[in-house]
Amino acid sequence: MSQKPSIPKGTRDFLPSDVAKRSYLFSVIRSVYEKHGFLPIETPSFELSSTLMGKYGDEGDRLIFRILNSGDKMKKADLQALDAGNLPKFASSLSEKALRYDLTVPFARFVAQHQNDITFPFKRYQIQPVWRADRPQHGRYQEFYQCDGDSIGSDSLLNEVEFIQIIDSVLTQLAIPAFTIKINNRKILSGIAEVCGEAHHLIAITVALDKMDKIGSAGVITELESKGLSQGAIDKISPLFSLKGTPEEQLDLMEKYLSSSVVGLKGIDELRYVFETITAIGVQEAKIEFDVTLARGLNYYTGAIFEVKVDNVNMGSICGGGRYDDLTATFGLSGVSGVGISFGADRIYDVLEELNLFPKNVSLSLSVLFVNLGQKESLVSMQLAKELRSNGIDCEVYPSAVKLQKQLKYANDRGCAWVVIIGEEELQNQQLSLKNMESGEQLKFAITNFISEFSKL
RNA sequence: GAGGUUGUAGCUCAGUUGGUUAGAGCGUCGGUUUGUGGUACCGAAGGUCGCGGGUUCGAGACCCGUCUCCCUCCCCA
Repeated sequence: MSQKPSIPKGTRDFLPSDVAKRSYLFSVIRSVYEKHGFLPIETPSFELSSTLMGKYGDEGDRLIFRILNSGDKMKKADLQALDAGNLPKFASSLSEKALRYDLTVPFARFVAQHQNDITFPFKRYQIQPVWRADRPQHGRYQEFYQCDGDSIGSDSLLNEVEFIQIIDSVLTQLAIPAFTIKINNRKILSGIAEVCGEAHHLIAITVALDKMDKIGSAGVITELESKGLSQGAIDKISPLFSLKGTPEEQLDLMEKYLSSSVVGLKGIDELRYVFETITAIGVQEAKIEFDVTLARGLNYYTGAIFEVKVDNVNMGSICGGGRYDDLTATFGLSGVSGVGISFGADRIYDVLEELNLFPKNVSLSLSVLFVNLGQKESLVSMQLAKELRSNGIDCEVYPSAVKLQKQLKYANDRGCAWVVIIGEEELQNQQLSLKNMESGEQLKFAITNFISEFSKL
């Protein structure tokens, strides 16, 4: 025996039944995007390292899969940097390409590069795999699909509202029983940092606040202390831990809290508009919350931020996103604001599986199998199969004339509804036997009118 | 990147204080008189016990290393 076959950690094979369920999931997401007028694009699996590096913060950079240079390009290795102990520089000299880490940054590159070929506001969706050198865990893979939708070139808050609608539609259609869309605004977080006189600690504050539901208020305070925030600043922040009431009430409270911060108040205004608008339009199943402790790590967000969680299921967020004001600037196109979301297809899949929400009919089955009992017989089968297919019925002819028993077992395993038997006897009478695999009943038809008779069944 | 945990047939797992040819169920394949599946009965194939080293007369069991699985943190979909 050879070595036991295996695949890299954090990756998976998909069996036919898995693929059927995955395509169902993708088709729901795709159809919702298309209903909202989004256009599909695709970008390469790998990008130039320079496109990706530095866009996701230090943590993100660490998780980017880098592609080793091949052939002569290996000679570009910076051995001096190696000798000097400068491993990052040495690594960069060895690798000029990297697997994409998400779909947003490649999209920003795409927009800047094709700015003359697209009409703004440009709304695109993109369903492709991304790769992260993360440690695999529950709901966490090294290769997984994101289903992004972004609207770029419009700073209207109606875009934010539309994304809430899209999330609501997708998850409602997938029959997820209870889910919550959490919303916050980066400007509010900036305002908080300003109000407590710790504007330079913005990142530390947001990261700490983000852990609220995990480590509790005491944990957040400890974290803030360890980041060197003054006691006065911490006292100023702690009232935020216990914000209560409807989103509107919370926003009112926050408005007072942020009264001295221009940015903060702008954030409040934006969110208030989004909440009012979506309330006026109405949603299907989504619960929408304002959550000041929602931060999100990605450095490029500047306005609204979203995160979606399924209630009562142990799974990280299944969708996230937000507004980024100038992401395309690093690619030479400035003054263009965008907002987008990303569904984590694999996490949603796991949730649907856990809650048993996949529709029964997504499994792949075969309508008709023609049993093969010899050369002359199978020729007739092939002709009939061709006709059936042109009538929109899926069918196949068993490739070899093995024992009937085995062929029926095959039909059974394939979930076949009907089996057509044409043997010597049938051929002589110009007939065929049609077996119903569920009831076991068998009918006889003349070969010549089988097609028309079958479509009546 | 830090910590914990797991690793025996394709899958799910047994394997007693280290002791002969490592077991079961499911699945797979074959058969139960040659053209009738899903049930039943009979039978077979399939494992250098994750990999490498060590302790021992003897290791699937003990020790070290390594990889992997799953989990927590970090971060995130």
